[in-house]
This record gives sequence, C-alpha cells and structure tokens, in this order.
Amino acid sequence: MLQVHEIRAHKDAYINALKKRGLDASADIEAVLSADETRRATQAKLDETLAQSNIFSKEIGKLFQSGEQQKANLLKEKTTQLKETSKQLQEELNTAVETLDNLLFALPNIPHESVPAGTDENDNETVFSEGDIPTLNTEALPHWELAKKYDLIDFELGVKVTGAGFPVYKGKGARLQRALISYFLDKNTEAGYTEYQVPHLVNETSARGTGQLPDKEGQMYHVTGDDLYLIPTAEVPVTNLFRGDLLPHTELPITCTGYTPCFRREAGSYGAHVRGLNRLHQFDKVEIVRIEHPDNSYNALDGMVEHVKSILRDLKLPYRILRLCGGDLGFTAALTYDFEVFSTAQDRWLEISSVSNFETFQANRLKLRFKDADGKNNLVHTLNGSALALPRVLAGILENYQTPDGIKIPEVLVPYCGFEMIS
RNA sequence: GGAGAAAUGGCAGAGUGGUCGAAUGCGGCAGUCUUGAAAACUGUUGAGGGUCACACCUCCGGGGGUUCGAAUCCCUCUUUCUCCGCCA
Repeated sequence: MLQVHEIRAHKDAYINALKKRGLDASADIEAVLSADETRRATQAKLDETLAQSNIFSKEIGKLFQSGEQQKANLLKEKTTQLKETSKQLQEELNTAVETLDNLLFALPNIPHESVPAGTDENDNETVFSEGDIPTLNTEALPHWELAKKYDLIDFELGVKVTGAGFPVYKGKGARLQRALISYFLDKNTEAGYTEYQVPHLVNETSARGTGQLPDKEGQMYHVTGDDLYLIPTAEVPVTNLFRGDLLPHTELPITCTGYTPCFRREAGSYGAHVRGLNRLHQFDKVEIVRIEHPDNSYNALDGMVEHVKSILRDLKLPYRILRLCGGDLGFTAALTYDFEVFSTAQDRWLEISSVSNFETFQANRLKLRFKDADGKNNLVHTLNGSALALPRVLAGILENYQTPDGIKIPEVLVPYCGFEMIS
C-alpha cells in the first residue's frame, strides 16, 4: 500500500510513475487526496469534541470529590450533546478511513526508475543470459513424456486423487525433487539465509499484509470452514513473521529461506502452455526473503540476483534474466527480475524464479518498521525471490540432460540423489 | 472436546471507576565520576494521528456496551497457561 503522506507530497511524480504501468491514475490519486483531506478534517473535529468532553469529565470528577453534587449534575447535562456529536463524528471518521483505505488498496506500487515502459511480456528487457543451449538429437522428448518413459511423475494418478494440476512424483522423480529442495536450502543457508519451516495456511490479515488480498482473491484456495488461505508462496507466511515489528536498525538485514508447497487456483489459465509441469495447482518452491534498510535494498536485490545466478550455474542450466516492464510488473513490486530456463525440448523459456523489491509497499501494510540510528521510526524495504521453483527446474533438467541412455543428474545433485543417471 | 485461570510499555510486574499513558524493578540511551571500563549517582526512555512547531486526540489482547468519566464494570471473540478427555 502506498503511503498517503508521500502521495500528498509528490502527487505528480506518483501519477507519472504509474503511467509506466499503463495506468492513468490521476483521477484515483485525486480521489485519494480528497479522501485524505476529509479524513483529516473529520479527525480534527472529533478530536476537538473529545477534548472538550475530557475537560468536562475532569471537572465533574473534581466537583464530585468536593461534594458539589448539584454543579456536577448541571455539567453532566452539558455533555450529552457532546456525546451525541462525537458518536456521529466517529462514524463519519470510520467511513472516511474506509474510503481512503479502499482507494489506497486499489493502487499498485510505483515502478522503480529502471523499469522499462511496456504493456506485456513482450516488452520485458533481457538483461543477462548465460549457459549453452544443448543440441539434442531428433528423438528428444518433452519432460512429460520423459516423466512417463522413466516413471518419474504420474499426472493421471494426481487427477484421480485430487484433480488436474496435482501431479504425483514417484521413485527417482520424487527423490530428484527432494534432492533439489535440500540442495536449494543448503545453498541458501550457506549464503546466510536462515531456514524456516512455516505454516502452509494463513489467515486473512497475513494475506492482506503481503498484498495477495484484495488483489488476488481468486488466485488462492480459501478454506472457508476456518477462513484460512492455502499459501500461494512462502513469501506470505515468511514475511508475515515480522508483521507489526519495530526492529532496531542493528538487526537489519533479516534474511530467511524456506521450503513450502505452493497452491494456486490458476483460474482461467488453461491452454496449450500448461502441459506437464509447466503450470500446476500445487508445486514446491524454496523462497528467499530479505528485510532491508531502504538505503541498501537495491544492493540487496542485486545480491539476490547474483545468488540465483550461482544456483543456475551450479545446475549448468541455460538461463536468461528479464527486467519486467511496467505492464508485466506485479501489483506489489517496484522492480522484478524474472529468471527463465531454456527448455530445449519444448523450445521455450520457462520462468523459474522471480526476484523483487517491494520497497515500502508491503511494509506499509505490514506495519513493519525499524528504528533508525537517530531514533526515528521508518518503514523497511521487503524483498523476496524464488531460489528456486521446483517443477520447471525439474522440467529443465529432464529435458536438457536427456541422453539416448537416460537422464544424467547434474553433478551438484548427485550427492543428494544417490544416483547419477535415470535410465 | 470439557472445566478453570490469565492477557498491562523492550522484559518482569503493580494498578479494580476520576488527578493513570500508567507505580516499581530490569534493560536501553545521555551525563557525572574514571586514563578507559565496571560500580555508583543524575537525567531520560512506548506507539499512532495531528500541527510549520506546539496544543490536542487515540491506544493497557481484538470488537461492542454501561458511565459525565473505563486499564479497572458488563458482553463477545481471540490467544496463552493449568487440569481432564482424545490423538499423530
């Protein structure tokens, strides 16, 4: 959520920045400012009324103590009107706050200056690429066929037990997946991230805190019986660990990693590109989260990018890094780098990580602040990224490492797998 | 699931209708003393809104109510603890 007082101070800058998202927000911004105006005016009136009635109450108290009952009763009558007024003003204030909040909730984060203009994924900017794309022979198979051939993943069984998009991993497929999770967690821990195991269901407040609500209401599985949401990413529970905190600046940065399954309804996104592991309702992901001093957040973002690079180098997968354009940027992000692995057999790029700086957008909702060296309280910057998302990495490995004799296991994973080859 | 107890500032812990944003202790910060440190002493030390700055307003788990006035009384929800039952 954007900060009102910032919008008040830099109205035009906000309108301009949002244009990069293809959004003409001038009317919305005006609405915010006028709602804010109303809120403050109402607040001031209410405060005045309460101040007056506080004065009366104190006087009445004194009168009672000195035994001047009659005078006290006289004053009491005076307060009835004030009570009525303050009750009314309180209601007005509540609606004013609600109006303002709803307007603010609807506004996305403002893009960082380096975000390229653009409307969709075609306008994303490739900023880096690395790794050789293997030349496969003509019998090369896409991963869903390899999965079947070597009995690694059973999609039909998942349909039977739950439904489409809930694959069942088995044998060496399950083992390879577990190996990847362990390897990612170890790698992240070595880089200084503290490992967490967190709940896979979150309450509404948490989902609002990181911005999944109200923006992505339909994307999450909602457990209505207990009013909880299945997490779409570990970002939600992990970041919310710190919701409401006021951290000493000496504790920054806070760095976390965690493995969780992720649940996404993916409503309406069926089609040609969702075969196999490409798009699932349940998948595994290892996430990294950083809580940073605002002055350091972009350094930290670069560091996260380098970290993810090193994982992909370890795995020897060909990949590229995109800087998302304004139109493709997520609601809460100021700057996002997407990592894509080239899937040779499918001849297309698969997104396997998304690394973002949210600046104060989440922190504002989370009320997550730090106390600066001079004793002032400020919002932190939050960042997160996948390191990494499992299914498409698995797809990339299966497809790029296939040989006529079977699938080779990337060297770094052999100790975790306990085998070198799937055949 | 049943019965009972509790929730107060960074922590511990007083406060049962007015002068309480809240005693006291610990911790934190600043100072005195000291070559420096410790100890001792002195001062200071919650958050949000609002204002140019003050004033002022709000907050004692959340929400609602009684009252001129609520940390304190009532209702409700949540959480924690103890006991019982059940159980990976």
